[in-house]
Amino acid sequence: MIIRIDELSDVPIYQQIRNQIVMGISDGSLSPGEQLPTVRALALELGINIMTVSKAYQQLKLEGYIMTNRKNGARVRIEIDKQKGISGQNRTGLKRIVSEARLSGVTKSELITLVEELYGDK
Amino acid sequence: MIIRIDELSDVPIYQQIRNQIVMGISDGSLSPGEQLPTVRALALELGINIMTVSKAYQQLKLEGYIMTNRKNGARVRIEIDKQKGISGQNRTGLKRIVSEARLSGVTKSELITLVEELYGDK
Amino acid sequence: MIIRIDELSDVPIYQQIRNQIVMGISDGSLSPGEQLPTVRALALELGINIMTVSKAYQQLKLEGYIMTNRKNGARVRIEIDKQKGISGQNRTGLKRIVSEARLSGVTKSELITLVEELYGDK
Amino acid sequence: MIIRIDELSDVPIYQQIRNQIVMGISDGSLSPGEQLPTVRALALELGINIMTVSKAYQQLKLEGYIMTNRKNGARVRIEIDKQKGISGQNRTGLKRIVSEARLSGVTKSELITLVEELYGDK
DNA sequence: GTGGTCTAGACCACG
DNA sequence: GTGGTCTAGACCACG
Repeated sequence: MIIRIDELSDVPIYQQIRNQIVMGISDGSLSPGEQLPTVRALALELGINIMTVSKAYQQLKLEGYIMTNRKNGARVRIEIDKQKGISGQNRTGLKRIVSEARLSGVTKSELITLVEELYGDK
Repeated sequence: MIIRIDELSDVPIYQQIRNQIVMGISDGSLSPGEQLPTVRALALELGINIMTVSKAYQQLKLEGYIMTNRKNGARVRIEIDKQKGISGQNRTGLKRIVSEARLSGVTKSELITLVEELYGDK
Repeated sequence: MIIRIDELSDVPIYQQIRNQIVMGISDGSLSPGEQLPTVRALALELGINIMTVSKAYQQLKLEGYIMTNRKNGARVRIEIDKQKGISGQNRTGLKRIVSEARLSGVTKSELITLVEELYGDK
Repeated sequence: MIIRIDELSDVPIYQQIRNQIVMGISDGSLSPGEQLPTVRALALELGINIMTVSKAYQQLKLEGYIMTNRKNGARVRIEIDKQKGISGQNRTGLKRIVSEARLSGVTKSELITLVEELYGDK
């Protein structure tokens, strides 16, 4: 799985890493139990500070997406809690995006098609 | 139309104002041509600085959602450009939210129902 | 000659009037000696304050484009001073516009063609 | 690259900074990828407030001329979008300047020579 | 150290 | 009265 930093983005780098790993887990690029690169290796690969990668991993651990231990480094969690439903923040974010898309001339069916594509087959 | 600031949010206050006005325009709480509160009135009402409201209005103006005018204050633009389509940023944000919702156990049909609700009837 | 106010513009209304009259004189829509509408009539026609039109006329008079007297109202000046050359402000403004056009991919010959068009036949 | 503020100008300070940086990029005084002074350094150098410089940088960022970054400060963007063409506002501004130049006795060929000079060699 | 946000207070031109 | 600009000073997250 390849992580790309968009240096033009306002999204902090550690968030970009966190987001791409979450998306990787969701779309299957990262399998349950799969080993993630070490903090050091990923920082080197991306040419960024170790602290930045570490912050991303800490957040992923807190959110229950990955688990870490000294022996094996970081791995994708086997059992991700599927009972949480959509978070309040994401609901608000979704509402904003839907509103803006609507005002930009995107029709309801176009938007739904896009969501279906992004969701994937399962 | 009532604007509420979430002081605990990471989203800057001026962005929260901007977002709520955009959502208000999209869902019809704010009609084309409708007068917005003056920067001073809104700042007083929300207990925040004039500059903060002003920054929100300036962004809305730049984005083409409102027009400002020394005589009339700020008003919702009559003709909002409907040809823009979904922005790259919003597409990326949507992808992230869909991924997270999916990992949180939201089914595809639940998500589509939510998007339909948020989009509204038209 | 028809004057149109762009209420979306940041250019003050009195400046918009002043600019359109200058452009009208330059392109021949307004002839030397031609009578301009009275301040009152133009304000009524445009639905704006009398003071605003008055300010435009005062500036035009100061700049030597029109002359006013109580009997005849305002007229385009017969002899406009053709020895002034381009003003410092306009030179700076032109430099900015040329720079931006260049960075926006407008070629030198496209820009010159545009200037020739705007200048007209004479 | 040296930035000079004209305190007598009607153009807001933040716009003057923005304009001079755009012109610097266009004429090659600022190269793609080049580091700009930090907001603090430029504010100190010009004897103005940090917020004023910050506003200029934010506008340049929004317009796609520069990118900002907590690590590296602000830099000239490597790839500036060359597909935009001349903006409506600049077209209007150019028309006004051409009209005024014409009325001030500047001939068509003089004006074109000036535009060619301002555009530069490429 | 960097840009980003926010405040309190002030002054300005436009209309 | 309105939005727009500017200041001095402060705090913050990112890295």
